[in-house]
Amino acid sequence: MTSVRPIRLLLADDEHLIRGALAALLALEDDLLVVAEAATGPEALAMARAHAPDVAVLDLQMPGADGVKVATSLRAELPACRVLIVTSHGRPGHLKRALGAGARGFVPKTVSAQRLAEIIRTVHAGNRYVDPELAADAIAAGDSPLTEREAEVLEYAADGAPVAEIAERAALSQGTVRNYLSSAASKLGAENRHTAVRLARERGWV
Amino acid sequence: MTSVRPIRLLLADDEHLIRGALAALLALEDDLLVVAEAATGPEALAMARAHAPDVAVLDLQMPGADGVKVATSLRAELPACRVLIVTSHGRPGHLKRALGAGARGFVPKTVSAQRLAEIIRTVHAGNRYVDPELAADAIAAGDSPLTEREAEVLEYAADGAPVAEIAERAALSQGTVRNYLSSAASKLGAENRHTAVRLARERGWV
DNA sequence: CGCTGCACATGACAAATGTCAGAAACCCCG
DNA sequence: CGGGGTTTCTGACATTTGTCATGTGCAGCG
Repeated sequence: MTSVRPIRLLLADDEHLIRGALAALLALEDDLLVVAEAATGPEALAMARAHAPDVAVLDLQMPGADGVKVATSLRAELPACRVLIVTSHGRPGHLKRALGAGARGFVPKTVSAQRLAEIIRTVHAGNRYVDPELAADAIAAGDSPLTEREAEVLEYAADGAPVAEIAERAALSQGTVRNYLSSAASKLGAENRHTAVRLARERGWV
Repeated sequence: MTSVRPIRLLLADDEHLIRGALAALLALEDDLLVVAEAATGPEALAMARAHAPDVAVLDLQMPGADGVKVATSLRAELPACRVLIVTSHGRPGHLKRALGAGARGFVPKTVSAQRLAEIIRTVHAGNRYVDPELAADAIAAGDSPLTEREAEVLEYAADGAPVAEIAERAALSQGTVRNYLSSAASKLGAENRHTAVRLARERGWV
């Protein structure tokens, strides 16, 4: 008997083209078997419950719930399922959040399919794998200097909402909100809250 | 002789994983031949010059120069080369710009590889193809209601710069700048200039 | 020509935002 | 326990931003 039980995979990515192509390429590897595909966060969760894959390969950006949220849920529901996050444009902070959510691997889409297959095996074996370049970025960017409240308020401010609305949603006084925004902006070296939001986004801190 | 001259393709996408997977899938089609790949805009241009492909499949978002810019250059240098733009998240305005730049096709990455192959053939035959859903979005979004100056000022405001800086860069008084921002915001139905910038971005008007 | 509509431009005023000094609550460590 | 530091929170003040009334010039039209 040369046949070994293959590694069962769940593939989640909102771009059908990529997902399909990926499935085809990974299928070329003898020891990998794609058992389920999903296009959204909730769908990925449902598929995972139904098929209990060995490894879930999740895109970071998906409609419904992003890869990190899915990873968190999977951690609770299917502890045996290893999570590997794949992303187009890696923001340093996302890496940290992903690892915090129990992801075992984090790679950019710039790797080759061959390499991805190897990484899937690595993760399945119980080891971790983080793309070296992303790791370097994450270390360079460091930890978020923002306090919990600062981050919360920045999040509310993200879509350009006026302070009054932020204050209401965060149950704070307007003055306090302005204060948090101000200190967040100065910590990030931004002139105003809007550039602060942009910077925090880039570093993955919101 | 059953062999027909295949359609020669150039594939340009900054994500190696996707590009490689795509190349593999398209290679399965008898009549398609990937003759060159590129990861950046300039690289795509160089490759096109070197290999003179029949169809160039370009990602919209690439480092260096985006798909539309590449399309413009190709139009001038290699008029025989049909351009097909592929994008992850289609903004209505981009479609218009792409067609204006001479692109013959515009599709989201949510199509299947099979479908993409058909579309490549369609485009190669000299016809145009635009994804119906994106077309509907573009029609719904309509033309930009912004005047030249309004768009210019919004562009400067895009990265959160204060009005004073925008005024200097646009060689206008601060009052005038605020005026344009204000009218642009009201045209877009936004509360303030920052959400206006976001909306204009989403519709591809900046 | 005179009128209308529109893009472009400005400054004055009102509203929203950013900055500051400081107070209460909390945590950590000696 | 007590003191040093940090987070959370507030109001007062200065600055920035948004709104409005208004003016100019230009293109199309009766």
